[in-house]
Amino acid sequence: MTVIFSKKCEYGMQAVLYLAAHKDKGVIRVDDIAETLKVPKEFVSKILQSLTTSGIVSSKKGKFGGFALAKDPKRIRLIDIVAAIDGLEMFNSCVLGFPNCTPDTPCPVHHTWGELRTLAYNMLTEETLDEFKQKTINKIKTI
Amino acid sequence: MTVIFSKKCEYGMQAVLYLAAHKDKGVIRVDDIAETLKVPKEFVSKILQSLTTSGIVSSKKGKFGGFALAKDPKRIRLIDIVAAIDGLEMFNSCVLGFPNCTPDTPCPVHHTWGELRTLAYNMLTEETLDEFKQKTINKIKTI
DNA sequence: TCTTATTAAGATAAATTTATCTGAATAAAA
DNA sequence: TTTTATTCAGATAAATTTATCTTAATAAGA
Repeated sequence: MTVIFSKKCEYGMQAVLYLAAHKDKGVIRVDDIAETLKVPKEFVSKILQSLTTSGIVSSKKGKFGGFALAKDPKRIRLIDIVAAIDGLEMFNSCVLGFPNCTPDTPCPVHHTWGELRTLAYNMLTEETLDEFKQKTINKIKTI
Repeated sequence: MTVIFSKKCEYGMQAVLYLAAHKDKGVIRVDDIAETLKVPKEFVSKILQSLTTSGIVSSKKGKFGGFALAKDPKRIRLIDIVAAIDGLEMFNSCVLGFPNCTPDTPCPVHHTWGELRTLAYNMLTEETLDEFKQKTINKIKTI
């Protein structure tokens, strides 16, 4: 089991944080990303391809090609990657899996889970990739 | 994607809440549980079998057989079902999927996620199945 | 004892997620 | 133009999760 997000989404967030942390270096090869993050190369490549379609990253083919962020890291948030890969459905679903869990027809933990979801949403929304830059660099060193 | 827990775990929690809400009725047939909760019968049966091994539910074979809680619903919490089915690993893992995410080697959202996990843990720990009884009955009516 | 209704158990199948492989397209530079 | 290094795209494979099927074991009651 992944914690909350699919592996695809986890790798996507990691890769995008990596790109933000290495923005100054121009385009980055998938090999570098995959080796540093210790994630499967072809898989992360596929994920970055799809994020290209979403307009979050850009790619350059051919020799000295690679991936880079498609926009200013001050304008990208982790929630954007989640929205593009896993979707935002989890922010509207019951943690116990009950159908139609609403304020009118709540599950036993509806209220608490609602608050938790809001906090999780904020965690992914309040800071930008740029603001995570130094923390990302520090973390990457330890992998 | 499930929200946090596997379908197995979601169904397990739902079924156990159901048993607690119908404690007075003695053993409950899987058919009743599956039909009411609108979950696959054979699947929920398997899950209840495994919870029997964990000592959370008991079963009675043969005609007029079925499942029941193995102990007082005042002594069962949702976390027990999570622990038995999905395990407690998620309360110790990085939400971004980084390896070795600790206070010394934190990911960019380490601190926030830590607080969130604690709240989620509390949500599953503070109340017992017995305390959820009325809320469960209300919810089940609306499925 | 026989019939019936139930869980138990094991096998299998279907669906989804994760990962890999292969060849094409592209672009830089020799 | 050829070589080289890269992403792109599509096919496939492996692993895991979810779901179903089939038969056995059990127990109640006729």
